[in-house]
Amino acid sequence: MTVTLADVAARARVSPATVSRVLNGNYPVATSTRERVLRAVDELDYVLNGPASSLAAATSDLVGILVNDIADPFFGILAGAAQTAIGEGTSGRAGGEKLAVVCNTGGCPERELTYLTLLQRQRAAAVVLTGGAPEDPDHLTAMAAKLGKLSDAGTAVVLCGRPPVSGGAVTATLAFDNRGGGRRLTEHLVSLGHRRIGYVAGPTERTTTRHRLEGHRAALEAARAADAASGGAGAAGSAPEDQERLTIHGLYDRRSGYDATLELLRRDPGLTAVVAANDTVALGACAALRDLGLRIPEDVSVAGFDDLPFAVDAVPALTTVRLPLHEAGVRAGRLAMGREAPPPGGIATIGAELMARASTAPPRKDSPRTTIPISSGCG
Amino acid sequence: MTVTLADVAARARVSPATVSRVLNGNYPVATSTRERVLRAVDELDYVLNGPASSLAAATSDLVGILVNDIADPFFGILAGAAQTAIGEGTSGRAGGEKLAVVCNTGGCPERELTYLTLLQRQRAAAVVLTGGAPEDPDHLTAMAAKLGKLSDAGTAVVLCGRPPVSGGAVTATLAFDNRGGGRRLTEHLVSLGHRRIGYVAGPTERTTTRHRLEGHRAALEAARAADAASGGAGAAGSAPEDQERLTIHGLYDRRSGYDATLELLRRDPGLTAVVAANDTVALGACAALRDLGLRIPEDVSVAGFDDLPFAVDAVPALTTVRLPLHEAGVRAGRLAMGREAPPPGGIATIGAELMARASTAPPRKDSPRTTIPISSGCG
DNA sequence: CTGTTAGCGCGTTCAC
DNA sequence: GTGAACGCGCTAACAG
Repeated sequence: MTVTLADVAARARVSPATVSRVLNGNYPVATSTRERVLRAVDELDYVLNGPASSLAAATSDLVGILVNDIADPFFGILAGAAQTAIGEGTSGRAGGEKLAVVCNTGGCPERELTYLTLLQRQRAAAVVLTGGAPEDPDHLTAMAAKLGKLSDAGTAVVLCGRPPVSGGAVTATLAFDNRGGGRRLTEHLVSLGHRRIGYVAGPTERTTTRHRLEGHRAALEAARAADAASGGAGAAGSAPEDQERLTIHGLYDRRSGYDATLELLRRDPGLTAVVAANDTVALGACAALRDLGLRIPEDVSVAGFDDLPFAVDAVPALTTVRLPLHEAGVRAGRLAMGREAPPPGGIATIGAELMARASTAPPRKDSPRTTIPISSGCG
Repeated sequence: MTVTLADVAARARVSPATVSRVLNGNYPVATSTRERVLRAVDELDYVLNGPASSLAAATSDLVGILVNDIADPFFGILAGAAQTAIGEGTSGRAGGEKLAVVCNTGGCPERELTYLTLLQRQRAAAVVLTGGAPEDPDHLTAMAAKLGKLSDAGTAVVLCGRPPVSGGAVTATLAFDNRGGGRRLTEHLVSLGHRRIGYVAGPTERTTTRHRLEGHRAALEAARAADAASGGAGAAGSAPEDQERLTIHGLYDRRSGYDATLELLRRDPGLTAVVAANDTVALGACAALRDLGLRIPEDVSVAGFDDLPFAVDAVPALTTVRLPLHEAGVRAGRLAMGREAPPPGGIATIGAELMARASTAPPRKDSPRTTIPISSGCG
């Protein structure tokens, strides 16, 4: 029923080994022989048996790319770039082709491990982990162990947009400078004159969330110190207690931005700016402000993170922090394929660039609001 | 070095066959024996060898989900839903777990076939093809043949958001009513009084593009007929020649919407509405109009398609056509796993619902513009 | 450059 | 309910 390598060999009047060599192209074969074999392959419409060849070779051409949320363009761009970089190795017919494949963990630690096990089971050639990692200690050790085993089994492990793992059994790590980006973003707001700034953070126990928030707080802290030194006016709102009160955690989605912004303004109607964990959340924040009848940036400034394609199309255009997602994805793919040398120390930090746009401006000069308008409702 | 089934068997003092039976859970095994085996598995930290088991069983637990553009939330939502539905079969430890995996074709026919071959090679349990299909005749036959072979090899083939394939060797087809949705959308504009409507279409030779455009044209044609019957005023702009002139093809991205809108207004400064191939393109169209100093919807109405999450956050909120992406993805996943009966005839059409929002309104009553404002520049 | 020979690790008959 | 043997289809040494 199903055509095997032996059938092709018989038709081409060569040995199975020769057919294998032609198909894998990793061994010298006479041109005439190769042509004969390829013709037989076409005539018989032969398709290599992946499992059999993986079994014999003790490695497969599967490459897994793990993402936290496949519906989020942040991961789509990263994964697409990596997948392209991985696929573009050898041209022509499907030989030497890697099967680059993306797995959606939903940010769930268990699913992350499950996928890794599944990939390990398939003897994957490489694994690329993207985006922020859960910070639960147990999960961290479990991950370090799992990555170590993958490494031992010959699977290349690349981290992209994810902080280094302690174990270190990793081929390469491409970390985003989330802390620096977060800091520069809030410094920008501070320099515009903002002091009462609300922060809509991502899920707790996620590295990305923590790092961006830390950058934000560092900038506020610096501003407070500077304000105090220079006479103290306007320092209200950046005291540590306030920072805690003006931070709300939620998912990385628009809903979270919407709800949290409403709540932030309830807690402090005098807020002059809202910083969101990412652009999608920022969009939700904008929607909430509009529904409250507040103008952006005249009444409240808004900023995001990532600089996804839609950020520039927001109205007003969103101030955010640009992460070179495409470039990072490509590099991760090449690293996974061993087509690029790992950075010194195995770790590279990728810069985050402030994109100041129209959604941020100096705060209103007049006295701060003490009440907020009636909501006009929205979901 | 690597732990095998035999090692586990030895440790548990049973035969390899018994271990296999425990792991696959498809055969009666005494409880005490099972526990002993499972303990040995844990102690040895054994991971099944996927290729070996696929080879022996002549089937694998890999399920491929093909998407045209992984960076587009349209596909992200679809794929995420399908992946979840596929994964949630069996709980607990990774046994019976399917490895649902998404492959990014970039809408490129060759890569589509390559991925299918790669999946065929892996003896994938199922394949889900999502979104519009290329319409090149050669590719169509090649696809039909390839899907036929996959089917023959026992791979379930499910189409989701993609029109039925002629060959018919497909487990189930979930088609979106793109034509109906497109028609209702333009009917909405017509009923508001629009007659000079620009259309920013997707890539040519793509089913989705064609169907949405056909719906649009059908609505315009109907309007023209009605106008003619009722006295004829205002029918300008919907004559077939004009329709051709007022249609511009491009990619499904914001850039395309931006550029095409500029060009459309150059061709007909009196345009009162722009319909975009999807929401992302519509966002680009909005940006172009804003940069031209035109107001939405007062000067020009804009509409999209898909109702992606950001559509409601656009300013003004985008009129669009809602496709139940999540539901469709879940259903596709269940169909692929044989966990749901295929619809009668194997084909189900999924409805598309008009979402009339603030980006569309009646056209201005005063005389049509004949020139357009100076562009303020943008990218 | 090409053929021959052994397994790769597991699922699946069969017997018991 | 359990064990023994065989073979899935291919690649990787070796020879030649």
